[in-house]
Parts: sequence; C-alpha cells; structure tokens
Amino acid sequence: MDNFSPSIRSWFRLNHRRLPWRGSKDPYIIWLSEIILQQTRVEQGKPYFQRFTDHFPDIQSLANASEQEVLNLWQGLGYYSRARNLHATAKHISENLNACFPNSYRELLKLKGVGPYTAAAISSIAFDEKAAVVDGNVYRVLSRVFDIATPIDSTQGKKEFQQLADELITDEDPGDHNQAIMELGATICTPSNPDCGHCPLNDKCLAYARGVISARPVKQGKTKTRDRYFHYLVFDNDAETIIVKRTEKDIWQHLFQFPLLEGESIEELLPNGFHSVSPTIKHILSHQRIYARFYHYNFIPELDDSWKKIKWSDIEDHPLPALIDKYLESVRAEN
DNA sequence: AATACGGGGAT
DNA sequence: ATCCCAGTATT
Repeated sequence: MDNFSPSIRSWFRLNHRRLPWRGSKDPYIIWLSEIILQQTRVEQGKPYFQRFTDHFPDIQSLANASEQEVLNLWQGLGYYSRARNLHATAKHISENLNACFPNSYRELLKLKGVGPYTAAAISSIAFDEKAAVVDGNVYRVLSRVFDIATPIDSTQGKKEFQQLADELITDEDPGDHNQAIMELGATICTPSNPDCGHCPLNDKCLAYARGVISARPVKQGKTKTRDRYFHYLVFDNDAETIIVKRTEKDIWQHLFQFPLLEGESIEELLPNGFHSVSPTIKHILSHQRIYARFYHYNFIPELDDSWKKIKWSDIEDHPLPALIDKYLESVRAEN
C-alpha cells in the first residue's frame, strides 16, 4: 500500500493531541516519555512526566538522584523496574558514555529498559531514523487494515507485524509516521467502538470492508490471575512505625511496606493478641489479585536488621506500593 | 515459548 | 469480570 504513510501523516498533522512531550527532539525527553508510557495510558502517564521533568530536567540531574528518590516519584505508576532501569541507564550514560545519549536504534537497544519498541520510538522521533515501532496500537491498526489473523502474542505474529511495519515506514518523517499510527490506534482505531467513519484509512481497510473489525486483532493469550493474601502488621506507637524494604524477586521490588505475613489462612498466620482495625482491602492487579489486611499493634518490638523504624511523618519519603499508599490515605481520612 | 511485572480505565 | 494500555526482562 503505497499511500499508507502519506495518508496517516497528513491525518496526524491535523488531528494529533497536544501532549507535553510532543514537539521535543531531545532524546532525553523522548526516552523519559517512552519509558513512562510503556503499558501505560497517556492520561495516566502525563502527571508523572510533568513530575519527572520538573525534578530532573536533564539526564545529569536524574543520574545524580538516588534510586529511592526516583522510585518515590514513580510511586503509584506500577512496573517499578522501569524506574530502576531508568535511573540505572541515566547513571550509565552519564558515567560511561560521556553524558552522550546513544543516537541509533542499535545502540539504544543496548540500554536497560529499552526494547525494540522504545529503541525505534527514540531513534525515529529524536534522530529521524527509519525504525518502525510496533506497539499495541500498531498491532490493532495493521491487523485491521490488512485483515491479518495471526495472533499478535505469538512469535510468528510479532515477526510478521514488525516486518509489515518495516515495509510501511518511509524515509520522510519516520517519527511522525510512527506517532501517526499510534495516534490513530489510540483515538480512532480503538479496541472497542472504533470510529471508522472518521478514519483516514477506511477506504482501504480490509477488516472494515469485510465486517470483521471486532475480530481484529487476534490474541491467543489467556490472562491467568492468581490470588495472594497479604497480612500487614502495623506496629504503631503513634510516633513511629516499622517498615521493611522488599528485596526478593517479586512485585514491588525495592519498595517499602509494613512487615508482611503472606498466606491464605489468617488464623494460622496471625499471632495472638493482634486485632484488625480496618476492613479487608481487595486489590486487583492485571495478573494477580492481592487481598490485603492491616493489623495494628501498639508496641514496637525488638528489631531484625532488615526492619526499619521510622517516624510516621517520614513515611512519605519512602516509595510505597500504591496499595499501602491508599491504605494510609484512608487511615488519615478517618482521623 | 511462557511468565512476571502495576495500576487504572473502559466495557 | 475481562480486556488493554505508546513493552521489557527473565525463565
């Protein structure tokens, strides 16, 4: 399809959303926005982008920060390895690459937290390299326009869609081309109720012509969830509390939380004398359900080395999982 | 080739 | 309740 790229690019010029990172060619800004937007909706990422650019206007300031500081700003956004990799990569570029941002797809791909999508996004937008992005939007748009039924979460599918995207991108404005497909997927060619009437590709969209839009893209994935039961012990003497840092290879790595007992049966886990002062909080994540319960105990016990006693007023300086943060909010609201 | 990794919004 | 989001790293 020879006029694919011109069609979407001219549509994009007239219809794109105004976003805080748009218009910048600074690889640091593009990189930062792309990391934040991985598996994250634009609206959810926006305030975080603002916070990060406020605190860290350039890569040097980010490299000079502590990991805890970075995680604290990331708090609530999820996929915290993105924040740890972001910080590590900033330090790496600052210390080993002479503060010079890698400027090609190949070199970008070597950075922690930068995969094929992000490397293509940065190199095309910041350096005008002809590298095609393939993200959730691209899968959807291409599977519909070309009516491709290969599952997008299969190895074959990834290969096929990347190859097609590579053929469609042009030498002219590869960055705009990439952003145009994604913008189309985000605003017109949406998962449900796509606005085909206003789509610049509706005259050549095969799935549209065949009436199979809702059947594209095809996904084989079975998202299985598992249940986990978290019982938090809040040692609470009004002035101080105890928190521990999660270090094991699991969710919320490097984040702080109250000491935790994990297991289904409350009775078997909970020591005598503890009592619940809050209702059970059920938290649903994409791939696991976390049932959390908080037990207050007004006594600070002898501490293990891994435990940390802090003032209640200092707890906000520590990166906490969104779940804990919400719990603290509800407690404060009661008082 | 599968699985782990968050949290929020839409349906 | 399920799906999906401007995906990547690990197993």
